[in-house]
Amino acid sequence: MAEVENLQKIVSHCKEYGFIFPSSEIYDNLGAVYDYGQFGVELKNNIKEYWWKSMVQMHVNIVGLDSAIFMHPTVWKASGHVDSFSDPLIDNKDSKKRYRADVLLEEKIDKLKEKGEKELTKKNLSEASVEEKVKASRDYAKGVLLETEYTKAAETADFKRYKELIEEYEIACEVSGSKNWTDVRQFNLMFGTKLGAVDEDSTDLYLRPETAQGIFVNFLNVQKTGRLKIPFGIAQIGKAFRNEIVARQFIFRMREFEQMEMQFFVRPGTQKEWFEKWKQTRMNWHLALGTAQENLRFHVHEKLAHYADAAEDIQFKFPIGFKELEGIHSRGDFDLSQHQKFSGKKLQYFDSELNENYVPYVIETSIGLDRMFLRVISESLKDEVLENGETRTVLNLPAALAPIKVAILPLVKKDGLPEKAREILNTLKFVGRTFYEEKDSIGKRYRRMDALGTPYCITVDHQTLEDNTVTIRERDTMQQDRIHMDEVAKIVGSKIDMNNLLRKAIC
RNA sequence: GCGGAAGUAGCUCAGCUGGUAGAGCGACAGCCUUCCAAGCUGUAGGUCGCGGGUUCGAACCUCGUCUUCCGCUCCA
Repeated sequence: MAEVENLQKIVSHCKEYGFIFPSSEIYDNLGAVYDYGQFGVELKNNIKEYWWKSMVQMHVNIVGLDSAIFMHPTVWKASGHVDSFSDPLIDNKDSKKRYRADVLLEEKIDKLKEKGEKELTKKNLSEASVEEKVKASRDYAKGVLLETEYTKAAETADFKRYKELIEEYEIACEVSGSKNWTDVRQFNLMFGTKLGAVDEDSTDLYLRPETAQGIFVNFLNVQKTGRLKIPFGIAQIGKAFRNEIVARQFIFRMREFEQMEMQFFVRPGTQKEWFEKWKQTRMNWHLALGTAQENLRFHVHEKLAHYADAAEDIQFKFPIGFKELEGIHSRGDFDLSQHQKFSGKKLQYFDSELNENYVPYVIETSIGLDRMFLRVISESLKDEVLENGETRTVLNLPAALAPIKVAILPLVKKDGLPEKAREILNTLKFVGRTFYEEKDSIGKRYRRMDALGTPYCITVDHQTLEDNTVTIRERDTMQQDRIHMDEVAKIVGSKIDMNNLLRKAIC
């Protein structure tokens, strides 16, 4: 069994079989944006259902939410996105290396000061006041001057001045040694838009770069109206937007993407054990799909984000290598505290056991739905060599996730077989998404269904007209059985039941 | 954003030193009536990514632009 490892094959398969199309394709595509086709949307919805049921339905203390994409602009100041989600970048024209202009300047300041300090130590002035140091060391003086200038420029985000400073202080590229720089450009990773009809009166808004903040700002609404007691969680599935400088690798990194996030609120001090618990719970969820353990791993963040006190990723072995699929973060009380500060509203929980008020700590599980989709496709798509030497392309999706659950195929399109097949089809509509096809040879239709990941095909032949039995053909084994048509719903129904996955995930 | 490569039918691609496009598969209709991509007949589908330039004439040469892939960069 040869695994299809090439991402390109996955892209082609997704397009050819109606899973994913490039956005606005007839206009030459919109970069890094993709549309889900007729079968893609079914698979995606099934993944959502699997997540939602395992998180919300299976946990009495977790509730759902669907917050708006637009949020008050101050939300993003409080969350830290306005400040840390935009970088002033500068390129060296000779080496083509890109640097963060602020980092270059800060490093220069440190270098100058360090050099100065060495000189001062020789002169026994290391304990002297700044003023004396400035007088005694030229390098130190330059460092202090640059620091002052840089701080001033940073306050007004004056990027022109950044470049001037880089030139004045002769900062060179580490690689090329050249001082041939482009202008400083600001890359804001948040998409901006306007609210209001008239430009002058309009408010600047951002499209949310993550769904989490919608949960945090609704923390009290949900907690109070749901009369929820800590520990409890709020889960949400929704779109998020990031203006990635380089967005590539198919649906792995898109500008518009969908997240499935859950924020779990806990008593401060208990975050470590909840972090561990959610790590395991989430890993089980992934393993329940039948993925080999060696294709999944935890990855510890070396550099923690500004809010986190612990962070690990669940990585999956994509065709492009081990990459982040889901993040599990211990966010402390950072978000709620920030919103408390910026909104002036108390975002606290009264713990009747401890008889005290506190800002809860948060454990976040955040998974990219599109990445999950890519993962499911990439581990399911196979070029299988059959006993007779032929190959077939098969998408052996977990049955509960398959876009089409069962196909009804009359062996030939005459002698009343189509009519009989449609009659059976109508009864199966209540079981799951069905598919009907009477064109082409039966073998060809089986293969087509294999490529779509349909777990069962039901074939209606002449014998069906006599005794109401049909052939049921299973996707993975290609095994065929003759059963009574009334049994089909039961057999298919039990195989495609989402509970099969949920039972494995919750253990 | 930089460097490299590529863009021709739904897909995979061919198209020579410039003479306005082909194959295989696929799709659609019909015949055959058939349990693992069978066969036969017919049909549709391309201003060769887009826009300039050179030329009597451009899919081919040239410039620009867009998109995709690889590498760098970036990555809460």
